[in-house]
Amino acid sequence: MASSTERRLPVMADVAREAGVSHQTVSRVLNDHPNVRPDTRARVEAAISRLGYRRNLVARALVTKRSRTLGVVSFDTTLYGPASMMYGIEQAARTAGYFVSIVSLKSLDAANVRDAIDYLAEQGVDGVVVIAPQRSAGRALESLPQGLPAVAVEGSHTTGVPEVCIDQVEGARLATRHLLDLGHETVWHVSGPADWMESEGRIEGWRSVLEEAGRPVPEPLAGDWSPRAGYEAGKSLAAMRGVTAVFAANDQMALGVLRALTEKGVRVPEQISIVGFDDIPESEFFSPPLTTVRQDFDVVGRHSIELLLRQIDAGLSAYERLVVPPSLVVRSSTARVR
Amino acid sequence: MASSTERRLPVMADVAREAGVSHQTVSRVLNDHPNVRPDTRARVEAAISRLGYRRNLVARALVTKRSRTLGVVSFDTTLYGPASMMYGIEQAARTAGYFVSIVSLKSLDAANVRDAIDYLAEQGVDGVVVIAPQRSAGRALESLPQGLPAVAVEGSHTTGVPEVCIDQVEGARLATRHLLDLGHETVWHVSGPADWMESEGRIEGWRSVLEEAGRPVPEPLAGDWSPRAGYEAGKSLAAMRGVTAVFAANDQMALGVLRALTEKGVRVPEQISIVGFDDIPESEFFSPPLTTVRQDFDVVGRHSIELLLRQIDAGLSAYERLVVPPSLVVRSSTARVR
DNA sequence: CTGTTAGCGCCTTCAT
DNA sequence: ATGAAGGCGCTAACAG
Repeated sequence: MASSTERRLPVMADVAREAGVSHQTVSRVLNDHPNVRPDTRARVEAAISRLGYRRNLVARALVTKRSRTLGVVSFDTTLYGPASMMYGIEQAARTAGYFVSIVSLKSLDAANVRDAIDYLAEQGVDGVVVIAPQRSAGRALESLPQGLPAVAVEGSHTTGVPEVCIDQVEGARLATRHLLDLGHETVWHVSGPADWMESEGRIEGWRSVLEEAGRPVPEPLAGDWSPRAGYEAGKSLAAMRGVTAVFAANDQMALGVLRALTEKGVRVPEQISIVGFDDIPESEFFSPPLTTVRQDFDVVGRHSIELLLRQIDAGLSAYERLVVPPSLVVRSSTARVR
Repeated sequence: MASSTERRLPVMADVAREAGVSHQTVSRVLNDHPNVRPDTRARVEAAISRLGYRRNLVARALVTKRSRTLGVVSFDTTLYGPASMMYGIEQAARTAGYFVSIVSLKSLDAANVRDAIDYLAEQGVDGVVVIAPQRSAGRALESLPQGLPAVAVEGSHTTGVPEVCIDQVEGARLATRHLLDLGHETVWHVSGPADWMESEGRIEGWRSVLEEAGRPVPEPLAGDWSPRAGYEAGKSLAAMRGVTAVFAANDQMALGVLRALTEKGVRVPEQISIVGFDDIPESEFFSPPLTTVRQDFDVVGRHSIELLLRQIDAGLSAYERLVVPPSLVVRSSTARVR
């Protein structure tokens, strides 16, 4: 019900009239242009606050061809990892004066990711960060809209797109070596879902340490990151003989394993040691507190924005790859083998 | 290094030339206008894909005064609750054809929230969802930029802004009544931080059930949502006499309590029963699996978008309040009092 | 230091 | 069914 009394929002010209200057001068004040006399600036500022004027960034973007908005495409941001990255990215972007538009996908197949990126490109984002932990997502990065700066997080380092990732292999090596150092003959692994970069990296790291030490490499138990998958794996593990050490590909699955073992009366760490991955806030308070691999998602977020802004500002995208090292957090779920 | 060979992105006029029509016709095709002959449409579509044309939503927004972008202001989206709401909101918005720009605040004081909203308003969002679980955030809603549609989630229902929230009081009543029904004389409470709507609602619900049943009301132990706070509270609880039932204001604190009790050799639920709040994915696999109150964040997200779009489309903002009922999930951390 | 002029790429209105 | 003209609110380039 648009009534004729409805007042439209003030625009620059209104401020100009109110302050008795040209709209250009208002623009200069707003953009901190040096060449404005202090008293003119004061008059304009007074007019702005008197009118409650707010500038229209859409119009500005149209002419500058810069929206100062970045796009982020991510998988299910309900999970701790993606949520933490998102947070780090948003903080870093805002600090740099950028907005963040997000798209959270339920599935990272190439078509979905491509659509999301196209969608963001139409909206005029200045660049995109794609959290692409699955191979399928990586494929979407091979055909970016022309001229769109992009950064991949946890990408497959095969796309030519600059990327930042956590050293999954090293993380898994830390975990596995820790267990071997405690005297365990070998280490069982509950893996993440196939097709995920993290899953593959963690399997690789785990396997490499065992092989280097000349230890038997058990078949990994396939999980899907969920506590339930860990629980099912834990039940299998409890039924097997000779298991003394388990490396779960994330903390939630480690929790499931822990639960299953507890149910079966297997004591942790006395009978079986467990290491997780992620260091979610809860893991310190599991029973027993979980030894795990800490990933600094914040740093990843900050780095990805850095790489992206460098492309945007320089207008070029030399391939660059930033690897963030993980660290082992030893708590009480691991112990010397008896 | 802008070279002269750099090709600019194709615009509508380029497509028009390529297809041998006016740019207006291209616009009609893009907007599914009915009055376009099928073969003209086909020619235009061919030209679009040949040129790899992508429309410029910024220019469109300038003239339509609609950006088809919604803003969301939230507190630390690393937490399960906010992250889940965000996810629900983004899904619902995208389904409705809207983008989502986010701002995650480290602190919800009124000035921060106001800045965030102003920031989004300048960017031209069509409306904002403010996840405002603290009183301080609510205050920022009292002075919205004129004409900006808004919805509060978990607001303080004192602002006149339409809102959707979960019935915290009822959730706490469910938890407390469950414990009394199991024969417990009274229930201790580990609360959330002061100034949070959720904290207050949960305290109120817990207290009201105890009072209605004529039971003693112990002083709540003040927490801050973190597992560590629960852990500290748990240590206190373990040292007290006569404690048989505890209601923690969220699952993470319940985990901390559980951990402290386990350390002190207090058995759950045999000696002390515990109920949490949130039903995070992990809680089913705590030891013991946690009885808790489930909140459907997805539904909250969807409802908030519904309310917002209704305002945007209708151009009016009648105060409306949607309350989502929580439900009790009984698992193994609660038992009959001995 | 300040004002004027000319678009940015698109949609709306009116004409054909 | 299609085209032409005009303008959304702003900034860039040039005058003065």
